Amino acid sequence: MKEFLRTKGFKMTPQRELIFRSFFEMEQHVSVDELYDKVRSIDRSIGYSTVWRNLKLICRVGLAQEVSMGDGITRYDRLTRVPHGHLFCLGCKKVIEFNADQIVGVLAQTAVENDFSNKGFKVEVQGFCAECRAKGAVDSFETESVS
Amino acid sequence: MKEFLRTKGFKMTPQRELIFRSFFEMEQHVSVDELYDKVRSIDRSIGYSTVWRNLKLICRVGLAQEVSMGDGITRYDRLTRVPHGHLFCLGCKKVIEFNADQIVGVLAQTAVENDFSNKGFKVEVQGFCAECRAKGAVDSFETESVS
DNA sequence: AGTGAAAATGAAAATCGTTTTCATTTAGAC
DNA sequence: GTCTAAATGAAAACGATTTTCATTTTCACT
Repeated sequence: MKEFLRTKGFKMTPQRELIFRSFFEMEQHVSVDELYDKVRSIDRSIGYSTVWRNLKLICRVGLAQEVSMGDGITRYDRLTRVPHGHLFCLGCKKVIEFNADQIVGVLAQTAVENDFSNKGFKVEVQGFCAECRAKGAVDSFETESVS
Repeated sequence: MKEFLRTKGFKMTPQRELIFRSFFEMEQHVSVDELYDKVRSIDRSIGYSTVWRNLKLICRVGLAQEVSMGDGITRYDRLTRVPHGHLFCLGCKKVIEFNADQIVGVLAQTAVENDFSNKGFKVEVQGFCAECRAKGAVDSFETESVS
């Protein structure tokens, strides 16, 4: 990883190493706060902005992408595994990943047809998971009034 | 529209009528600011929060959805036409819509497989449009340093 | 038409995640 | 070892979104 970053003009530091390692060890779709908490539990001296900047860096070098599901929080989605989409539960905010191989093919074709270079994609389905439907979260959501 | 809202427990007002009408007359993917400016050009007395609240209402009743492409601005995507995805140019921020019938089929199937109710979807491809590639925007983007 | 309860409005302030600033420290190329 | 650019941490700035609150308006029901 140090060498990987070096070729892109970035340096390695103890903080960066911890942040990167923690990010790739954590569950998918962490927020800045979540990663900050995790990193803080290991090294209390690391600043919030350092965590934030390193998440941006991880995206910059192509290892993750920012995703926003609708609550105002930016999450970071690792791109180191198979192409995937997200099922986002409007009730409990849980995210389920699904394989997107088939869709990726369609999108690649679409990009070509529109003379667009394809640098990445996001596919999200919003709905309610089985548990939330069982709890009746659907109804409370739909009849909720505007603030 | 007045009757449609009434059945959902909302009232019609002159401001709301103007905001709704303007929204559906404008181009796709307007921001709060853009709609506010438009509405303001017709009625200077309408407040920002009224515009904001009514955009939320339009989403609430299922006529639009919020989308965020990566710049920090929430845009409102009408759902009154055919299902579509977005090609988002990382250079000029332009959005091109494409038909998503094929993908919708896949997503519906995916939702069923995961015991998920399907309330909506978002499909976005990030890349560079032909013009931005011609201008070399791709390179300047990729070599841009982290702040 | 009149009345009352609930909803809507407008202005201003609050909120809160994100981003920048700046002084200082550190990495790593030479 | 030295030097320069990059990285860090704390704090402040930023800015879009959301809420508050006093007032006005809609509309269901007399």
